[in-house]
Amino acid sequence: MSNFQGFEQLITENTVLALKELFDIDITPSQVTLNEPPKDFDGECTLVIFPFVRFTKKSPEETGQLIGHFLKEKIPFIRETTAVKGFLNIAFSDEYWMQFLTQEALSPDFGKPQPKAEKILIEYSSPNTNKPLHLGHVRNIVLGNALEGLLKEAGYNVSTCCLVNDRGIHICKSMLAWQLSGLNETPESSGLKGDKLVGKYYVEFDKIYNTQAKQCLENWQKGDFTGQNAATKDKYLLLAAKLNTTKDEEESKKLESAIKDLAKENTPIMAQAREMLLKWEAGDEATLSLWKTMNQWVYDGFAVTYKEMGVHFDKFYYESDTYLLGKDTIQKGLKEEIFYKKEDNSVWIDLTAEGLDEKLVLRGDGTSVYITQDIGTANLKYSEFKMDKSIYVVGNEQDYHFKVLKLILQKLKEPHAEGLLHFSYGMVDLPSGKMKSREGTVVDADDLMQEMILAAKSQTEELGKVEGLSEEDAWNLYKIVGLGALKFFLLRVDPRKRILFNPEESIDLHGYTATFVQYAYARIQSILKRAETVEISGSLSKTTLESLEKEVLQLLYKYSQNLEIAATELNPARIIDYAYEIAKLYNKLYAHHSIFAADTAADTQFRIQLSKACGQLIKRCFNMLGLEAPDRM
RNA sequence: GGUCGCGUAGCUCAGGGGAUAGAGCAACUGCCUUCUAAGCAGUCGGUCGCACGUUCGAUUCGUGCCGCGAUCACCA
Repeated sequence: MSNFQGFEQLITENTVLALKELFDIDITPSQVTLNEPPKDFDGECTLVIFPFVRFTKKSPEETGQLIGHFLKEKIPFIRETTAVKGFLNIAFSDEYWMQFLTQEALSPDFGKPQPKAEKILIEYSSPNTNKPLHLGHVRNIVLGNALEGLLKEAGYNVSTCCLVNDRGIHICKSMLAWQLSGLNETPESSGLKGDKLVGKYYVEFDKIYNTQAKQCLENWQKGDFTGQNAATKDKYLLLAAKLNTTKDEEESKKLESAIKDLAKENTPIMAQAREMLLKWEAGDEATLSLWKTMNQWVYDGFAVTYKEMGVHFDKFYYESDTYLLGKDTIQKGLKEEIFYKKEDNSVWIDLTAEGLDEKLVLRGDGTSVYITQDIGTANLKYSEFKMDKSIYVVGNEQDYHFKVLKLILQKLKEPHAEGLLHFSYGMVDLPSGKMKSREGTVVDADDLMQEMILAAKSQTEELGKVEGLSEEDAWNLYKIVGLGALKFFLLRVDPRKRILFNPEESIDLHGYTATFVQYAYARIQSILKRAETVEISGSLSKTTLESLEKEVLQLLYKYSQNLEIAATELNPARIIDYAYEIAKLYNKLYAHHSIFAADTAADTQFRIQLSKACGQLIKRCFNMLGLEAPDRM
């Protein structure tokens, strides 16, 4: 085992000691502030002296000098300390960094934290089965998968699940349109991927729906309300009257869309879809059978996409199994007077004290709403996984919902309530604005991945990098590069922030991209390969480091710290950025210092080992986030 | 209107009570007879939305304002 000690710890401990011995002042380690030194100082760390000055009753400079002197005495590895204003810059010796390389960075266990007892369940992807996955899901999946890897790397016990919304009016729409078409299309007969086929009929439904709604509206405008009930008629007349009198532009827009929605709700095809949902709920055999068949098409399609993305779920939950859950919990909550009943028998919770609203938790007819099943599913998950933390990877449009869910579970005193965590990520926008399925601006997940792979292919070919690669290896490389670019693009920003997806920029393989990092990795592998064939004399005997070499070691040193931060912040972008930093610095080193034509054998040997350490870390960072690093490119 | 989030270089984004605020893209310059130029080196580019407050020190924290977005469904 290595007895290497981190410099922060060395400085912190000894600073506490210094204040005690020099000034007889008691401080805690947490009162010691360490900063990055300024760029023009060749050292690792800056101790901020200002906070101590009021105790020491000496000038910042003098205090710094005294502490600096003390530290240098106590820590043999310190080469130099310089007090500037209220800052004490500290530089460690090359020997210290050589020790770091040999004892730490090169070890396969470097930066591997102790396994943690905490068990974490991550739910992500969570698709509907009425249409294919799109860019929004891709961000969700890439994030969920990266989070999984990140937390595992940080030592947690992580499981994953996917909650599939496989029932409801959406699915009935696809089913109905399929039925109405009378074509009996299957994935086999149409040659379409299952989810694409079902999605096609969802769009088909929407078309009919819109045509009928238009017709309906025209009839209403003519005063023809045949087939409509009185309530609808009254509602329409009221809205139309309001529209006629309002002068506010925004108001009239709202009214117009309300009228449109009303018409849509009252189309014959919508009535049919609702009827189908009722049949499904009643367990009608023909309906169930069609539902099963079409859902299976979708699952087969999703499986292909998940596989391409390299993700796996430990458990699938289906809403058809869970949508009735939670009702008993509502009853329990009623008894405990956490919920209350209104005259129409509907059940509510009052969250106004918490700054929220009154929320419905069960309809008057006893049927569930969204939150009812979520309560039930949360309980189910806990009974199966007994997790300490339950992470939901769900878009920030549902912030409110998850606030409510957590609050309710807390009020119900569910043991898993405190551990519920909504990993709220930002929406994906296109340069053209929001993705809207109706306007055909949805970016399909499979198409997107294919495009990225093809972009990688043409780039690679253009650069003449395929020479000597088998067809299979070449395609494998395109995939690594193309999907890497996509994932990197989605992971490089703070997950909480909304993201602007510019297709051209995401396909770019220069600069702050996965390709850049992968290229550095491939270079390293090429170096290591050559190193095997070259006779290298001498051991790791280098004693004086070039400043770039030291910088690289200092950067590698930060791995554990970055991993820790990334894991607590649940921020894969931290790791992305770190991997990029390593690649960038390595490329610089590579350009400035020759490895095999170095001045001395010790230099060569050292740089090979340094390269190796960089490669190991790059690969580890990438792999934990679901990206790959190719051996050559 | 209430709640929440965001506002940093022309664009996309990092950062964060501490010294001269960083990357990438775009634009412009150099560098392949030497380990992969998918690279390296450089130039240009900033009132950190505005105002006030907290303090040794604010771009960072607080309050207010302005702008953008999300949400406030007996949808999921």
